[in-house]
Amino acid sequence: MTDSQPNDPATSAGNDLGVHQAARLEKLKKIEALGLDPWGQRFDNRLFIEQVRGKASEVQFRKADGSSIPLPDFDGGQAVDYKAWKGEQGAGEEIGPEVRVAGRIILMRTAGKLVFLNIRDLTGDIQIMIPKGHVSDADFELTKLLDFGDLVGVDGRLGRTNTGELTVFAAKLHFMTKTLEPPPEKHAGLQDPELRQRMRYVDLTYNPESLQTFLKRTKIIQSIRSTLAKHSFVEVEGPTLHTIAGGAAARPFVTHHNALDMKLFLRIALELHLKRLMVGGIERVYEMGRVYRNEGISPKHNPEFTMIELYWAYADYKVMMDLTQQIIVEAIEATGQGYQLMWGDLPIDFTPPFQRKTYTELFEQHTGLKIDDSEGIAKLAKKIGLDPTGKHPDVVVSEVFEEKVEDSLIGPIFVTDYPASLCPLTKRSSSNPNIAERFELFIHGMELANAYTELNDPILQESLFKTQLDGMAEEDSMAKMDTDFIRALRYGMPPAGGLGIGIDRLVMLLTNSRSIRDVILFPLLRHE
RNA sequence: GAGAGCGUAGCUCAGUCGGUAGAGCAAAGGACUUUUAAUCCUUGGGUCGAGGGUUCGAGUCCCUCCGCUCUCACCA
Repeated sequence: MTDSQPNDPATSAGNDLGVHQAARLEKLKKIEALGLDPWGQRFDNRLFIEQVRGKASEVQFRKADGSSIPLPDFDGGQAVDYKAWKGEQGAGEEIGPEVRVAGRIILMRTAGKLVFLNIRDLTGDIQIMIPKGHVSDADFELTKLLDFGDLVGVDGRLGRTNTGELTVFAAKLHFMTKTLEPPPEKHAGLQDPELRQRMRYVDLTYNPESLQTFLKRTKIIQSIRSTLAKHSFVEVEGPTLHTIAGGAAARPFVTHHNALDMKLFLRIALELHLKRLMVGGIERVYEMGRVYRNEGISPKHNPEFTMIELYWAYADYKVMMDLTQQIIVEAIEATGQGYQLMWGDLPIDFTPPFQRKTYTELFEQHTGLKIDDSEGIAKLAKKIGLDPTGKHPDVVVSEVFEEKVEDSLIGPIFVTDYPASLCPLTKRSSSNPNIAERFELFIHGMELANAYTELNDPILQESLFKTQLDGMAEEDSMAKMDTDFIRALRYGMPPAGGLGIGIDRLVMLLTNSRSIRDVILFPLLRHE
């Protein structure tokens, strides 16, 4: 491997990948032989390709009399005959700014003693033309050692080729990084969903829509933070290792601290620590972060996912509703999209205000039954394949609601005012004790946000905790009574509205991604 | 966890009724000074996911296992 064999690497390699790798290693050695560093160096003052494209108007035609005229609009997408246009202008030459760019070679063509590269950076693609004679002989030698995927830097003049394509006419090449693996197919990119997730680095480079999705995700998250900053929210970081996995009904991941010989759980929710901070006087508090639930995997579920929870002192669930709408609307604006989005083939209209309907209203509208008609509801439950026997009538209502109503909610729609018995940990409406001050936001059957007027009565909270734990089977009851949380409430948590939003699902909706795995950079996969 | 589907060259994909493994891109060699997925000529590249079985003969049929995708369940 170290001494260079006289025979062709193609014949000495055992398989095709070996051939690709051997060819690239061979070129790497030749680059070193030219006295160049195949792994590149610091490269100051380069422009992003987007910035270079912004200089397109500086490319002009200077006539013989010294006056400069702008070029016709070449960027309509169609190739044009720039050569003919130049011919009509008479004597003169094209002028353009000197630029420095760097990026990955995604396309490469040679036409005799001309080499065309298309390079890509974070912001876009641009064509590079390298004519023999315009660069040093060593640089032109180097073009023969370039492979798809290599990183190069270029100094050159911005101009246009005969077809009007904006192009950097290279004066100097700077080799940046050799790639030792071949890129995916150059038209189709990387298609295999498993490979796209496992090798996200390849996916991001060669599937621009994948990169755009993740860049949008970042913009959405930045937008949420900025919306909350407008309302004077304080962002905090709670612990991810919990001694008691509380705040939601989900199975936690279990881990262990060696030095303390202590069983620990990865957090399943952010709620209980944020509420402690409310007691501590951080009146508007939120955390956006990862939670871990030891549950199944589906297009809507990943074992670790990102959620935001926030608590607003002296507010209630109605304030949360306004805030939820503002967060989503501003996030859409931040992605540069209009309010009319597509979700697969289905449209979603995010034009505010979002619909608001009560749970009871929706239930009666979709089932044609009164919500207190237990017998009728039990009959309907049986008809749609549910088993209502022995269940509390409110539980049957909830199951029927999930079956008959939720999936048909196109939304965005706020479902408000849940039956109190379904949400024991929520504050009751002061005007009607059978109603819990809660809403959920649904979009195309997907639950996107969940909010409450929070219960801050420690005595009631404790007794409800106990009731809830009593009702749980042993293996489901991973959680224990969080006595410290109750103690915190006893020190006084202000009345407050609380809100949780599934960030991954929001990103799915705003990027038209049908799977959560398309909006999580590195979703959980089995061992390769 | 249950059911269905898929796995063929580095990548994207064909592969008929069970009869010697195919294409495009990529790679190697060559031609070309304005190409746009450049084009043209030549060449090499396969443990058909793994293992077992049926058969004269298996990419193809059967079984087991591994991985992925979809649907359902748990869940957000």
